[in-house]
Amino acid sequence: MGSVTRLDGVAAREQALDAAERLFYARGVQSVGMDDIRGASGVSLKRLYQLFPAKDQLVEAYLARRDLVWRQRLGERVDRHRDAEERILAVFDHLHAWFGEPDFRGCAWINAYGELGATSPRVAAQARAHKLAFKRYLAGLVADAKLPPGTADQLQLLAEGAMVTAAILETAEPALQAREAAALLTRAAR
Amino acid sequence: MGSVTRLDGVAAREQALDAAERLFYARGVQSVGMDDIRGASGVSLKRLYQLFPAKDQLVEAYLARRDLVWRQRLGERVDRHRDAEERILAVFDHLHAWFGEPDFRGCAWINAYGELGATSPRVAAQARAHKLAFKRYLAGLVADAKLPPGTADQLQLLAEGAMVTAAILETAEPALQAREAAALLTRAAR
DNA sequence: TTGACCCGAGAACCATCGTTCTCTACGGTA
DNA sequence: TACCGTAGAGAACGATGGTTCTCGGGTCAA
Repeated sequence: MGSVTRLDGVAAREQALDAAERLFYARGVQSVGMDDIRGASGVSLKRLYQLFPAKDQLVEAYLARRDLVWRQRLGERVDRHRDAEERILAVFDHLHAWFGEPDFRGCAWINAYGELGATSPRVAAQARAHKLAFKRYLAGLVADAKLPPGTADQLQLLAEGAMVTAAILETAEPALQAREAAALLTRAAR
Repeated sequence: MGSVTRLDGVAAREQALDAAERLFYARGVQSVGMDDIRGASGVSLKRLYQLFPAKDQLVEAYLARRDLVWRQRLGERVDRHRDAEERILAVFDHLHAWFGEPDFRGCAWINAYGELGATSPRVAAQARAHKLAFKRYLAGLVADAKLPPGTADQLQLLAEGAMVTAAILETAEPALQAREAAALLTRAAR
């Protein structure tokens, strides 16, 4: 029946996105071919192109799904704390844990923007949307802590800077430096 | 009796690098072909491959030369000031001016790293070298201002964060936010 | 002048890759 | 059983791009 096919379609879509995320994040978008995705996911090329009419759209879907997961994980880490100030610092603890993961290769959206931002409006839009969502989330934490709104922007700069520096220098330390700076900034703004 | 079209090796190299810088920075490395470089520079393919045996090495040379120019420009801006504190803030004024340039497309090394860091050791090494040189420069400014050494790392995070945020959100504002944060941090660390 | 040499223009070569097509097999259905 | 729609494997196609080669013309030393 239609329901069976549809379930298969959903499962195939998830498998395809799993493989896309693993490969795109590890090697970059342009050095991964659709055939690599097929090999890693077990989803046939025909099915892949039914689900995502062009590679562009697979990339878009990869970034969109990763955005949801990334922000959810961040939220879970922050929600372990009740104190508004601690919740802000937990963002940087989360970064530190992330940077230490063995397959950490920087921020997927910064990387994708560097690779395709100039040529793919879809990718540029995903990067913008993700960073704006992150900014909104920080703004909420900052408002809860009754700090001036501009502090959220400053915290975001620290976080973004930590991501790129950790990736390029291959060390998790920037998360700790950013956390220290965030503590000073929130204290200074109070 | 040099005809206009014939160039010595040094001039050809400069022209090739000029074109490479313009195109690679604007469109990304992988979407620019060697033939594009030839068309934009007027340097024949044969000559290009004599000067740079592979595209990889042209990319490396592009990043290496840009590193020198970028840091020299930054230094010139900073050297307009004598007060140690002002010299630190001038870094962020420089970023603001840079972000406002019409062809600004983010940090060339962050972009190149996102695009090729996973597959090209040469590019990864260039990005690392550039960021370490920037870090050393900031450390010098911080030492001159008699601030604790860790402040330099924090300032770098602000600067890197401003670069990626300005690129993705297409606004120069992050430079001002970073400057404000830098002022607070240096004051707090004193 | 001549002939060895070098250069640029562009074709050629070869691999890769996004995308589509063909062909065969199979599962459900009357 | 006979039919039909669909799926998957993989070939095919067309474009692109890195790299090399050919060719014709100009340059320079002797």
